[in-house]
This record gives sequence, structure tokens and C-alpha cells, in this order.
Amino acid sequence: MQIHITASDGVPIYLQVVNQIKYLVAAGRLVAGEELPPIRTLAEKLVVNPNTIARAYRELEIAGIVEKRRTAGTYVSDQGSPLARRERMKILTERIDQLLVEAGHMDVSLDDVLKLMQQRYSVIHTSRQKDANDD
Amino acid sequence: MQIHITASDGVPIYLQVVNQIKYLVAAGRLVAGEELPPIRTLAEKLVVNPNTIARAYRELEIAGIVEKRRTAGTYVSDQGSPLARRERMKILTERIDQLLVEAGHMDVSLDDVLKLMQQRYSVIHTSRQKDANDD
DNA sequence: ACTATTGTATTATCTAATTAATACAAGATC
DNA sequence: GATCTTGTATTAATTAGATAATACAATAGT
Repeated sequence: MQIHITASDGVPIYLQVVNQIKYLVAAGRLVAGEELPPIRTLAEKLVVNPNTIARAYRELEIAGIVEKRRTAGTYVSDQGSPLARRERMKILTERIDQLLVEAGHMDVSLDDVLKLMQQRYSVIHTSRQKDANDD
Repeated sequence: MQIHITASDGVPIYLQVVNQIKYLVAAGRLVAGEELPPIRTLAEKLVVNPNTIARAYRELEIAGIVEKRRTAGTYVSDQGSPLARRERMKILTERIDQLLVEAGHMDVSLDDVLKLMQQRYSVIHTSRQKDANDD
């Protein structure tokens, strides 16, 4: 599993790990059921404290990206997310509201936002190499 | 001007102020040309250090929401933003990318995101009372 | 049952962000 | 031009966030 840490580009290590794994899953380079490296293994590879990886895995579990099977390892989740769909939509709605308010401040119309969104969707789903910038 | 500070709901005070003023402007409760309370006045009202409000006003100025006239006070900006449109679109594009990636993780289709966005737009532009939750 | 391997929990250290204390600079207003 | 009011600048204190050190708990595999 290809993960690279940039020592202090400002983004904390655990978040870099979270984001990169999210991208690997989104890109299909990690498929459902696949096992992630054990915390210690990945920590050693990245020369980082195991707790840092543990935190990343914990966040990924909360986000529904992976599942932990106590002493048997960590695996890529089957369905999208164990969070109820309602819960996921709630989160998404918050993000959308933020975006709309911001667009309003910037004097960008709803139509323009929708168009831009479609454009970006195409771009994202064509070229696979992007600079990681998730939440 | 109605601003409420929640002592440590996690969001820093200066950000709470920024967000609430952004909303007041977005909702038309603060109109272009209107003067904001002086830094010290608002600081006193919120029982907070003046520097904290100064920071909020500085961020609002950078965001193009307000203009400062040196010793004459702080006023709601006239046009949307002094940032070049290109610059604004760049910021918006980043936000959109984040949203799309997240939607992907949540297994929500582009169409659903677009629909939800239109719904939320209606909601936001109908009922004016919302719980503040900006960037 | 034993042991190696897995994730977990607790605490400490370090770093960055936030807020406050205080003094300053400059224009408005009389 | 005196002075009051405005935002600014600098520095210190506080708080929160991230990472590390270390010890623990549970279970898979034998």
C-alpha cells in the first residue's frame, strides 16, 4: 500500500494517512474486504508512532471506510458506510449549506455552482492523480 | 447587531464572530455600507479581548465582507468581494472538490448531490433562521 | 493452554493556535 | 491644534491539538 508522508506541510500525519487511504478506496486501489497493514507495521514503515496510525484507523472506522476486527486486523468496509444513510445525508447537507453560503458571499449564482460542480466531477473522474486535499 | 458567543463549543471565538457576521450579511440583516460596531464596543459586549474582535474583522476584510476605513470604523463591503473573480472561483473549486470526494465516500451520486443542493438552496432562501455553521 | 499479533488506553511531551495585556498610530471632530 | 475614537502592532500567557512512550487487553492460531 503506497502511502507517503510529507513531514509538516502543515497537515497532521494522521490526517495525511486518513486522506490517502480514503483516496485509495475511492480510486478502487483498495477494495472491500482487503486487509490494511497492522498499525505497527505501517507505523514502522512511515517512521511514526503507532498511536498516530491508530488514530488514523479510528477516524477511518468512524467515517465508515474500514472495519476493525479486534485482534484480527483492519479491513476495508463492505458497504459505503455503516452510518445510517440519514446520518450521511445530514453531514452532506451541512457541507452543501456551507458551500452555498460561501458562494453567496462570492456572488456566484446557484447555476454557476451546479455547472462548476459537474465540470469538476468530470475532471476528478478522468485524471486519477490529484493532490490530496480531503477533510 | 445580534451576536452570540458559545463559550467553547470548540469553535474559536474569532471564528464564531466571523461566521455570524457572514450569515448576517448573507441574510441581508447587514447591508452594504452599514457600519459594524467598533472593535472595543463589540469586545466589551461579548466580554472578550479587543484583539479577538480585531482578528475577526481582519478575516472578514480579507474575505471581502467588510472594509476598514482606518480611524473611521468598519463597514459592510459594497460589491461581493475585492478578490478577483478568478481567485474566488479557485476557492470555490477547492470546496466543490472536497464535497465531491466526500459524496463519493458516502456512496452518493452526483445527481443526488446536485438535487440536494437545489433543495438546500430553496430552503436557505426561504426560511431565514438557521443555526450558524459556516466555514 | 500458550504465545504471537492485533487493537486499546493512559499519560507525557511538544508544537501550534488562540486569546489577552498593553502600548501605539492616525484620522475624525470639535 | 487638542483630544477622542478608530484600528494596529508587539509580546506574553493560555489553551488545544498532535505525536510519542509505554503498558494493557483480547483473540487468533498453534
